[in-house]
Amino acid sequence: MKYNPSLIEKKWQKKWSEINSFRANIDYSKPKYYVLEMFPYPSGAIHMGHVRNYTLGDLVARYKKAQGFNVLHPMGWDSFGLPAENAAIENKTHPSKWTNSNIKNMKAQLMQMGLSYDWDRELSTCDPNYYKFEQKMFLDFYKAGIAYKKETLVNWDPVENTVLANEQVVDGRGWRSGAEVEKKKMKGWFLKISHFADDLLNEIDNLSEWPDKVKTMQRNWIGKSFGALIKFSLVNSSEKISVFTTRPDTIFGATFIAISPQHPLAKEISDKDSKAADFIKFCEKNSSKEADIEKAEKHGYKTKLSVFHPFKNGVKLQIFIANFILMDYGTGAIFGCPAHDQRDYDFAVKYSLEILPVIKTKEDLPFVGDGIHINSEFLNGLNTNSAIKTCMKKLHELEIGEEKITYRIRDWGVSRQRYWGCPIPIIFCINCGEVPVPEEHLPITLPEDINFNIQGNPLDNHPTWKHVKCPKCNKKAIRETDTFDTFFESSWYFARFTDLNPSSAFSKKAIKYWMPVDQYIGGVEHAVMHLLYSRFFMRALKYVNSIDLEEPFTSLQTQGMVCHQTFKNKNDQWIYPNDVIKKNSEYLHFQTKEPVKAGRIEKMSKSKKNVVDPQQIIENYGADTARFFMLSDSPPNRDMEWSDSGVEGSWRFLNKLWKFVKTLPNNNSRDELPKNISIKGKELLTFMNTTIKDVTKAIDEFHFNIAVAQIRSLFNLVSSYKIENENDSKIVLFITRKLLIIINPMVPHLAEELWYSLGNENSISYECWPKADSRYIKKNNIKIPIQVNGKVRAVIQVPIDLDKSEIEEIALKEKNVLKFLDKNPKKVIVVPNRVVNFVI
RNA sequence: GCGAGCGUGGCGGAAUGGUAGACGCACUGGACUUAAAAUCCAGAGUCCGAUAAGGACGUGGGGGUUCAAGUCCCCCCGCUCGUACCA
Repeated sequence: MKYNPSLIEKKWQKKWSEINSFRANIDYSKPKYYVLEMFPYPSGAIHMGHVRNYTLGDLVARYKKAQGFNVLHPMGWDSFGLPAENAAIENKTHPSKWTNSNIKNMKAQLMQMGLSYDWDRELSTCDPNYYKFEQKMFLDFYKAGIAYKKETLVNWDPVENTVLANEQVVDGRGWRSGAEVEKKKMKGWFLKISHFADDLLNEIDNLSEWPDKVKTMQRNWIGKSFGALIKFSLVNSSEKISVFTTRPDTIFGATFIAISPQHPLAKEISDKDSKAADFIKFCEKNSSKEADIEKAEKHGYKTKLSVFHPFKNGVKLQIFIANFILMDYGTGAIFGCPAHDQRDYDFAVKYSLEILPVIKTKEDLPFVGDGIHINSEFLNGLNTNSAIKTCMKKLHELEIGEEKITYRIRDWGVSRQRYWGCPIPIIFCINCGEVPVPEEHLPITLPEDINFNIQGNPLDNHPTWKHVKCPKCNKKAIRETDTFDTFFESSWYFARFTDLNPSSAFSKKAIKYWMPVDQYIGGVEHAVMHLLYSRFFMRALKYVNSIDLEEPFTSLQTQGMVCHQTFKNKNDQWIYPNDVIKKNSEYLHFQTKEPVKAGRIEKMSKSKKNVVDPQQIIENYGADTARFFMLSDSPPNRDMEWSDSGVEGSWRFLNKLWKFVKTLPNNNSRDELPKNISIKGKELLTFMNTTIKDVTKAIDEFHFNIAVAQIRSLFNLVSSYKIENENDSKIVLFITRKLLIIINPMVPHLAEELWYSLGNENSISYECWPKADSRYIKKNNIKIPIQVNGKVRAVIQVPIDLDKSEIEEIALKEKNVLKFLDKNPKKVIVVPNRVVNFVI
C-alpha cells in the first residue's frame, strides 16, 4: 500500500475529534502547559506564514503532551479590522458576512492541517459575546482614571471625509481618493500606558525566556531618559517656555530655541503672524509617520520672539518653529546646541546660526561624546557627568529648572473612526457631559443596517444608532461613534481562552491554573506593539481588580517570514511561481513558453505574486509534508525560503519512512530489547539514545530544523541496518517505535498511522516522550584534532579523558604533524577531549 | 532618520572560542527499466595536485583580541522587521 496522505489524514483528524484528543480540562494532578500561537486576522485564506506559525505551535503542544503536561492549545480569530471595511466598500458585502465566511474557510483549512487545537475554545473578537467584556473593561479603566479623552492630530481625507490609517496615506495622499491628506485635530480616547511605563520597563529584566532582541526593542520603545527641564524667560513677556534636555551640560552652547508646530506657543504666534501660520500649515501637510518626519528635510521658521539665556547675561536666543520637533516628546521644545548635536548642527548650518563648541575635542563638529567643558563659565574644566550635576544644582538655586524623567512611549490612542470595531461605551450629553454607559446596558452592539456608500464613519452616519437618552438625565444624547483599535481585542484574548464562561471575562480558577501562557509564538513584527500592549493590559486589568496576573507570556518565540523566489516576464510583470517551469536550468512560462527572469527571494506577498497557496500543497502532498518541510529547513526565528524542491525532499522522506515501517516484520510491537545485543546493535542503540537526547535538546531550544536533521540521520541508520536474525529485528522495531514517537509532533497523521500498523492499539499521542539511556551514550574513544599553529594537521583517536601528557605523546607520533614541527614548539596547548595545538 | 536583527558551498542551513559545511535540496556518475519517472548506490566547498597523499584559500568587507575566531571587540557594506490609525 502506497502512502496516501489525503486518506490517512482525514481518517485521523476524524478519530482525534471523536475521542476529543485535544480537549483541555483543569487537572491539578498534572503540570499545565499553555501553548499559544498569535491568532490570525481572517483575511480569507491561510497563507504560508500561518502554516509556519501553527506548525511550530502544534509541535510544541504535542511534544509537551508527550512529556506529561496537561496542555492547553486554543485558536481563535482576530476578526475586527480595516480589511473587512475595505472589502465592504469594494465588494458590497457586509463586514460581518465577509468576516464570518472567511473564518469558516480558514477554519476548514486549519482543520486540514491536523493541528491539535481544543476547538471548543474557539473565539472570535467581533462576536458581541467577546467584545462585551471589553466594554466593561473600558468602563473600569475610565472610572479608575486610566482611560481619558484628549485632542490628537489625525490624517484627514477631505474627499472621503474619513480619517485615514497611516497605511492608507501614500505620498501624502489618500490611497482611494488621491486627495491631499490634511491634519485634523480630533478628540479621541487614550489609555494611560505611561502610568505603567516604569513597571513595564523594569519587569523586562525578569522575562528570562524572551528573546533579547525583543526585550531591547521594548526597552528602547519605552525610552526612559533622565534629563532636565529648563525654563527660559521670553524677552518682552512674562511668559516662560520649558524645554527638556538630556544634556543640560551643553547649555552654554545653546544658540537657538526650536518648538514644535503643534506647540501652544506656535499657535499663539501664528495668530498674529500669518507667515508663521503658513509655515505651520506647510508642516501639517507632511506625513505623520515617525520615519518620514525624521527623514524629511529640516525646515524652520524664525519667529520674532526670543528668550534670555538662563546663565549668559544679555544673550538672547531666537525661537524657531521647526518641523522636526515632536510635540509628543518632552515638552515639544528644545534648546539647540549645534556644536554637540547632529540635528541641531544641520539646522544651524541651514539657517546660518552660531555654532559654539563647549566641549574640548579634536574631532569634527558636531561632537556628541563626553569631554572637558570650555566656554561654559562655571562648568569649565568639568567632564559631562559632573557638568550635568553642577548645572542641575545651579538651575535649582535659580529656580529655573529641575530634574526630569521623560519617556518616549506615549499613551495608547484607542479611538478609531470606523464601523468594524468594538463600540466605545460612552454617551455624550449636553447637560451631563461624558456619561459611561450603565453596565446593565452592555453590550452595545453594532447596527447591522449600515451604508458604506456615504463617506465617513458609518456609525456616525447611521440614522438612529447614535441617538439615545442620557442615562443620567434622560434627555437627548448621543453615543460615542468611535470604536476600539483592534489591538484592544488582541491584548486579552489569551486570558479569555482559559475559560469562555458567558458571565464574566475571566474565571479566577481558570486564570490561576492556566495563566500565564507558557509558550507564545508569533511573528517578529509584533515584537513591540502587540506584546507591549498585552503586557500593559494585564497590568491595567490588575489595577481595576479584574485579574491577578502581571506578565502574560512566560516564554516567547518569534518566527521569521516565509519567503519565495520572485519571477518576472520580459515586460517586468510579476509571474506566479506556479506558472513557471524549469527547463535545463532556465525558467520558462508554463503557458507562453517565454523565458522568465528569476528575481530575488522575498517575503511572500500578493503584490509580487511570489505566493504559494498552502491549500495546493496540502492537496498535492498532504499536511504532514507541508508541516515537515516547514520545520526542516530553517530555524523558526529566521526567515525561511519556501522551495518546491525542498517540499519534494520532505515528501520523499515521508514516503521512505512509510515504506520502511510498512515492510517491517509485524510482530506485535513491544517495547523491549533482546537479551543479547550484538556490537552493531549496540552502536545503533547508542545512536538512537544520542538522537533522543539531541532531539529533545533541540526542541527545547526551538531549533526544530536540527531536530529534523537528527531524526533523519537516525532514520538513515536504522533503515539501512541489515536485519539478520530475530534479535536484530527486535532492536530495529524498538528503535522504530521511538522514532515514531519523536517524529509524531511533526507529522502526527503519518506517525499515528504507522504506529497502529505496528500493532499498537492506542493513539501515539498517549505515548510518553522517550528518555535517553545514559548507559548507551557514554563514548569510550574520541577523535581529537592536532594543530600546528592553529592549523589542523592530523586527527587522532584516543580513549576519552586521557591524560594531557599521553595525548601529547600520541600526537607527536603523527607523521603529518612532525612534518610541520621543524622546530621545538614554543608552547603546547592540550585541551583534553578537545584539541592539541603546537605553537612554533 | 532612529531602534532591533540577520549575512557561512550552487541553494536552505549545521557548528559549548577548539576538525567549518551535520542534515537536506540541486548536481554528477552508476544500478534498475525497451525508455522515462520513481527508487536504490556512490561522489562532491573552491583552487593546486594524478581522480592519490598532501597543500593553499575559504563563513558580506576591513581591522583587532587569542595558542586558536563563523563565534568576542571596533569600523564599514547589504538585506529584513518595527517606527505608534495595517494586523
